[in-house]
Amino acid sequence: MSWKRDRPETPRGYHHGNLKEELVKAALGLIGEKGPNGFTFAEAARMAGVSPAAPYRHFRDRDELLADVAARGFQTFEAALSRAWDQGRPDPETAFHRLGRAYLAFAHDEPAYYSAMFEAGVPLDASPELRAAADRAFANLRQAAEALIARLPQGKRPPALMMALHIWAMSHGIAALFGRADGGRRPLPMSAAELLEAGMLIYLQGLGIGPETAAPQAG
Amino acid sequence: MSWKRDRPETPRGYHHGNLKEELVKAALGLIGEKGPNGFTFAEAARMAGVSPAAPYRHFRDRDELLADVAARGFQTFEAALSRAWDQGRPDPETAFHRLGRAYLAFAHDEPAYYSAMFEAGVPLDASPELRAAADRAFANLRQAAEALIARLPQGKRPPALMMALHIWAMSHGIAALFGRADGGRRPLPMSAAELLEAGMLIYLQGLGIGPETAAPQAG
DNA sequence: CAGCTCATGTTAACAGCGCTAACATGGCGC
DNA sequence: GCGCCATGTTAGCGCTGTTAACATGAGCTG
Repeated sequence: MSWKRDRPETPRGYHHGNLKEELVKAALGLIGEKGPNGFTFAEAARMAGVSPAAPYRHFRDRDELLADVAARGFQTFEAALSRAWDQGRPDPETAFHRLGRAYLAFAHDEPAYYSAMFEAGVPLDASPELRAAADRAFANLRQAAEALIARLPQGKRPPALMMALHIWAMSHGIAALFGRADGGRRPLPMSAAELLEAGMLIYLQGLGIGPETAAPQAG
Repeated sequence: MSWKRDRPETPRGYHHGNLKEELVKAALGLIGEKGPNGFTFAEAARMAGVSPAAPYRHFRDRDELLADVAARGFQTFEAALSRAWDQGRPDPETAFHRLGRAYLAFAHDEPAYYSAMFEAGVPLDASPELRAAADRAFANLRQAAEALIARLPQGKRPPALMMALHIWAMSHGIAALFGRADGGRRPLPMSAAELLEAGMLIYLQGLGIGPETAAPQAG
């Protein structure tokens, strides 16, 4: 039985006891190593020390495991964004920039999660938990947008949803194109974080939020 | 021989004559239908009416076909962007917005190409042609950035590369998150094109390029 | 504690995939 | 007309996802 671990770290009997968790961890590791396509149901089972058919007791198919990983990714993503935003303390601008850095930090530090969430082709409604976690993550961006908009005079307020979408799009665009651990698809003269920071400063300036007479060049 | 077409549209002998082209077309169709992961070397061969091993006479492996599709995608992408930019005529602002619409139009109208280019995980240096085509496509964005920057007074000019990266990031972010033919990952109250247009207007406003501050340009 | 149940594991099997080696065909240059 | 070799085919390897049939034993029930 070549699939058995040669020296089981945690000897077990017929039943594993914690297989679902271990499969998710194995999947996360494999996605991190070889990308969401290289990830294999069979290999995850092998890493967990069970037969190739065992995972089917916990996930309908490979896609459901992927969706589970993505959902967990959105949950920790949401936690990170929420912690960074910290309800806009001490002031919305400071908290907002912290939020942007947290976004990129997540993409950089958790490439496996980010991959499962945005590159594996998992549809957002693969499961209610996934959808809910993604919505909660996005809610942080929207909340930040609202707090910043509140500083504008009544007549000049853009729709908060639109602004949140812009923030998300630029963050995701930078993360996807330049922000991965491998340096991204193209070498850059500046870091992804700096790029996002500068882009967001310009965008906010365009809305009328920000240092009044600041030059567009960000430092 | 079940892989043979029941009624070959173009009857052929032992040799196909145009297999490489037909494989690329088949791959493009399959990627469009089932995404870059669903695409299969064997099925492309089936569609072309040849045996599953025939494609290996034209591509080292599956990844090389994918890279070829991506390279062709970047070539037609570059052509579309170049046509839209049209050397900045009649004026950079007009041409720039045309460029943005062309970007989204490509992502929307050629989902198979866009998928192969940005979602299939093909590394940009998979082939020199790929890298070159991608660079030429990006050069259009950079050229547009430079033309717009030239309208700013000397002291307030951001780096053109940075600006081009911001444009690319926002375009790609919107295309990836909301701009696909299936409506994207999330229903929106506005179209992707409108979202990008608004985002770019705000961004340009932040740089000091906008309706109000447009400097009369002697030309 | 005996016994039953059923969640969770295993084995065996199928079809399909990427890929390779060995062989077949026939278009084209000599 | 002949032979080379690009291009096709066949057969087969090991892998994958997935299912069906069977095995185990943890935990409830009496």
